[in-house]
Amino acid sequence: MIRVVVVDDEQLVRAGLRLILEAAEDITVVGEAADGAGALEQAQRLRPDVVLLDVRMPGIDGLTVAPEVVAAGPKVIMLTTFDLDEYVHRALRAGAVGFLLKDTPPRELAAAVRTVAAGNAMLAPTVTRRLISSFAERGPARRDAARERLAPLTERELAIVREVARGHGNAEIARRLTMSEATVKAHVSRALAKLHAGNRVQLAILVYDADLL
Amino acid sequence: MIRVVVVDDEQLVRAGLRLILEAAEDITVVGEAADGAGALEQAQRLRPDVVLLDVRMPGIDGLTVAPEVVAAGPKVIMLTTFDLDEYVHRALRAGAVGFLLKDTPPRELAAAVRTVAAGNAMLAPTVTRRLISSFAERGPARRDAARERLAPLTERELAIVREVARGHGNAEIARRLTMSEATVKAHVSRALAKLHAGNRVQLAILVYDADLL
DNA sequence: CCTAGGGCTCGGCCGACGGATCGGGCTGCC
DNA sequence: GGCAGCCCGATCCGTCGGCCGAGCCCTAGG
Repeated sequence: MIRVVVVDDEQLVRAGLRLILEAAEDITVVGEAADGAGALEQAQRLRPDVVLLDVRMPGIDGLTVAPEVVAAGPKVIMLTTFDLDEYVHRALRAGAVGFLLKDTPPRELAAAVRTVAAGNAMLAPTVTRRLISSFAERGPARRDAARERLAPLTERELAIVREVARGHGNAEIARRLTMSEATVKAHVSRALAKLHAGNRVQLAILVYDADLL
Repeated sequence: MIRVVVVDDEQLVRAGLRLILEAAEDITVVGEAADGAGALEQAQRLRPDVVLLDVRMPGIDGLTVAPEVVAAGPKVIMLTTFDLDEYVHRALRAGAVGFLLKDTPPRELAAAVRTVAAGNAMLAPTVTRRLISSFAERGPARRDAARERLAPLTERELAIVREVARGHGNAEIARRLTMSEATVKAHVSRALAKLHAGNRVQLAILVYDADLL
C-alpha cells in the first residue's frame, strides 16, 4: 500500500485528489496539508511514500519547502496549473521526481504515484518536452563546438590555455610549466589569434565549455 | 488519424507493434522497415506523423539515422530493450522526442504516440528519472559554493562580474552598461577584493561555476 | 532635521600584467 | 637545401588593477 500526503491550499482540490487516489486499491491518503509548513510537518511525522505538493500556496510555498520535504524521505511530485520553466527548474533542483499539471487525468495521476513510489520519475508531457530540449541544447552540443574551436591549438598551446582557464597569470604559468614568461605570452597570443579571441577570459570560457579540467 | 511507421529488424516485433497500434481507432500504421536505410526511405516517401525506431538494428542502426529521420519531418520515438545512458543521450541529441522500453504496456505505447503527435514528449519512467538526475545533479555542490562566494557582491558588482565572465573588456563593459570605464574598474577591483581573487579570469570561473549566464 | 552609513558613480595616477610583434633554433619533410 | 610547423625568447605598449579622492542618492536612526 502506497501512503500519500496531499498538499494544496484549496480544500476542494485536496478533496478531489483524495477521491482520485483512494479509488486505487494500492494507494491510501494518510494526510493533508494546506501550506508548506504543514507539508513538512506531515512529511516528518507520517513518513509517507509520496507527497503531492502544490507549487503556489499562501505562506511557505511548495517550491520553497520541497528541498526539506525531499530530505525528510518521501518522493515529491509537484502539482501546478502552469508549467512555467522557472517552476520546473526549481522543482527538479529541489529533488522532486514528478511534475504534473492539475489537468492530469485521474488514471495518470495514480500511475504517477505508483511510478515515483517505485523509484522512477514522471513528468507532464509538456514538461518532458522542455526538459529534453534544454538537455539537447546545453548538452554536448556546446561542448563539442568548443572542442572543435580548440582543435587547431598545439598540444603546448592547449596546455597553456588550460592554465589560463585555471585563473593563473602568465608568470605563474611560466613557473608551473618551467618556461619563460615571454614564452607563455607568445603561446597565449597565438592561441588568441587561432581562436579569434580578444581576451584571455574568452580562452577560459572555451576551456570551460569544452569541459577540460 | 495519426500515421505511424514502425521500424525494427525483427518481423515479429513489427507485427506486435502493428497489432497494438491498429487497435487504437485514431492510429494507423502506414509502413514498416527493417533497418535504418528503410526507415529513412519510408519517412521521406510516406511523410508519417510518428516513427517508432528501434535502436539496435543490422546495417544502419536507429540512433545513426535518427537525425535524418527527424529532419525528414516526423516525430521520432526510440524503442529499445535496454535504457543505456549512451543510447538516451544520443537519441535526445538526435532530436527524438520519445524514448520507450520494449516492455511498455500497449496502452502507454498508444498514449505515447498520441503525445508526441501532439508536439509533446514521452519518456520511459526510468529514463525520465535519469534525465532529471543529470539535470539536477549538475554539481549543486560546486555551484552552491560558488554562489556562496559571490554572495557578498552587490547587485551592480555582480552585473559587472557577469560581463567579465562573458569575456568583455572594461571598455566594452562600460559601453554595455552605460557607465565610465573608471567605474567599471572600481567595481571589478572591489569584486576582486571581496572574493579574494587575483585575476579577472578567476571572477569568470566563479560565475561559470555558479551557473549564472 | 540632519547625520551617518552604504552603494553607485566618476576622475587621476602609477605599477604590473597582458598582448602584439619580431626573430631565432629545432625538427621533419619535400 | 628549402620549407613549414612548433617551441622558445625579447622588446614595446596598451590595458588592467590598486589606490587615492570626490560627489550623489537613498535609508536608518539620533
